[in-house]
Formats: sequence, C-alpha cells, structure tokens
Amino acid sequence: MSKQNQDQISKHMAVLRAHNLRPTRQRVALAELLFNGPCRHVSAEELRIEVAEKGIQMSLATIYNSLNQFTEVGLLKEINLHDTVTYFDTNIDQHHHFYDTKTNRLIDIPKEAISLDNLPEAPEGRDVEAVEVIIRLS
Amino acid sequence: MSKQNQDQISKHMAVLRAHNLRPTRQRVALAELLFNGPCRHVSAEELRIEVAEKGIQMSLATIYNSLNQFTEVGLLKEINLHDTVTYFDTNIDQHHHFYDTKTNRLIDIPKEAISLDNLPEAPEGRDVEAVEVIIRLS
DNA sequence: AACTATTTTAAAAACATTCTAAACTGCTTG
DNA sequence: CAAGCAGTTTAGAATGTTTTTAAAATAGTT
Repeated sequence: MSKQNQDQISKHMAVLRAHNLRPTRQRVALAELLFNGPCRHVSAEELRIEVAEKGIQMSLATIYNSLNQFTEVGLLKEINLHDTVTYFDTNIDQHHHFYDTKTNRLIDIPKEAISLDNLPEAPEGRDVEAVEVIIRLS
Repeated sequence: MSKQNQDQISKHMAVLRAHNLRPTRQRVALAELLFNGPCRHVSAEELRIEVAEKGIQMSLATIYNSLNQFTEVGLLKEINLHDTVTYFDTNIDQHHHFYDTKTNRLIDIPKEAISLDNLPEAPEGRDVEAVEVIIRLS
C-alpha cells in the first residue's frame, strides 16, 4: 500500500471519527469507495458488487447499515426516484438532478444552474427543509 | 342507485374504454374511488382499505394491476418519496409538491406557483419529459 | 348460448431492506 | 499490553411491498 493510499485511509478514519463512527475496517473500505474520486450516486446493491469485485469481504447488512449511518451523520444524501431502490448521493451540497429514465441514471445540476423564484410559503407550522428539482429525461 | 351515480359510472366506463381498458366491475369501482371528488394521493394499501370499507370484494393484486394500468394510460401519475411505498396521484397535470416529512403527506402546488427560469439544457440526445419540484417540509 | 381473449384471483415468489442474536473487534483502562 | 466492554459485523431469518403464476371467472362477440 502506497503512502498516498495510507493518507487517504487516515483521512477517512478521521472523518468517521469526527462523526462519532468508529473507523472499522468495513466503514473505512466503504468510505474509500464512496469518497475518493468524483461524486457518485450508488445503491446498496451496486456497492455490494463493487465491494465483491475488490475482493473485500463484507455482509450486505453492513453495507445497508453503513449507508444509513453515513446518511444520518450527513456524509451522504438519500435519493428516491421512480424506482424501488434507494440511491445515495455523495454530493451533500444542495443541488438538483437530471434523471435519465432510459438509463436510470442521475446527473447532478448545481444549485445555481436553476433559478427558483416565487416559491410558495410553507404551510403554517412547517419549515422548508429543502427544495429539490428533478428534470426527468427521456 | 341514483341516476347521478349511474351517470358517474357510465362516465368512468367510457373513460376506461377510451383508454383500451375493459370496464370491469373492479376497474370501475376503483375509478369511482379515485376520480370522483378532488385530486388525491393514494397508495395501494390505502386503496385496499377503502375498497374493503365499502364492502367491495377485490384482490390486492387487482388493485396493483389497476393502479399500474391506469398509470400506463395516463390516468394516474406515480410518485416515489423517501418512503418504501409508491403513491399514485390523481392530478395528472404538471404540478409540484410539498412533502411533509412529519406526516408523510403530499400537498399539490400548481405549476404556475413556482417560476423556474434558466433551466439547463437536456444532455445531447435526450428530451425534457417533466420538471418536478419537491419542497420538503419539516 | 357458445366462444375467446382478458381479467381476476389466491397463493407463491420476488425483491429491497431491516432485524436478530451470536461472534467479533476497536478502544479504553489498569 | 492484557482484559473487559461497548459498539460493530455477520448470516440468516423476518418484514413489507409489489409482481408473478396458473387456474377460474368474466366481458364482449358471434
């Protein structure tokens, strides 16, 4: 293992610890897959395949647990589409999506790329938590 | 059964036939529940309960089949949220939603109530099918 | 009424996800 | 650095939603 890889791992361990998650072998391995490189949209099943391809031994339950824990602490965002599976987005900034119905893929759209004006008021007693725009493509 | 109810039923039968769906007892009963009165958001399970409460005999599979068929022909729109169940929207016009994460309820927002400017171009070879805004409330 | 293609049905299967309880591991402390 | 403990992982069972199956029922036609 190279010096650079070691640094990455240490970084992930620090991030996990900073979020009160023990940097276990499994969580660090998943963090490497998810947070090295560009932002991604993954499902538990896709991640399971990646993990298997890398020869890492990990139960599917752990993948689900970790994705949920990462989401709870704000390292991931959950996305539900017109589909039965849950996707997780490594881009945690506010942003929007193209959703390609042909390939079932998501493409990020930066927040600034869409101007949303005139938003209606939230109903009495409720707050606006997030505004999500999905542009469906065909 | 009143004259008015008969008229409603005939109307639903005509609509179903116009969409190449045989107006069976079950489909007509569901159409009555869904399309009389104001627009609604329902899940298969909620509809099953309503059907049962009206004393109508119908299998859950038929409810699923019908909801999917109605969606295919454009009488309903499918909605997936951060939740495991699929909802169906009887409002088939383009519109947006508040999603109340506390109650798990949807509230319609008319298309005109939000001005979306500056929308990014669809990627090469793709068309924009729909633009959906979800305002998450907490 | 008889015929045929569609539809409905109950039950089984499929599918994604969560739960369980036992085994294991990371961390702290002596 | 060994012991102990809480937190984590695991395989498999369980759950909840939706789809499939193949047989029985029905709508629409002749």
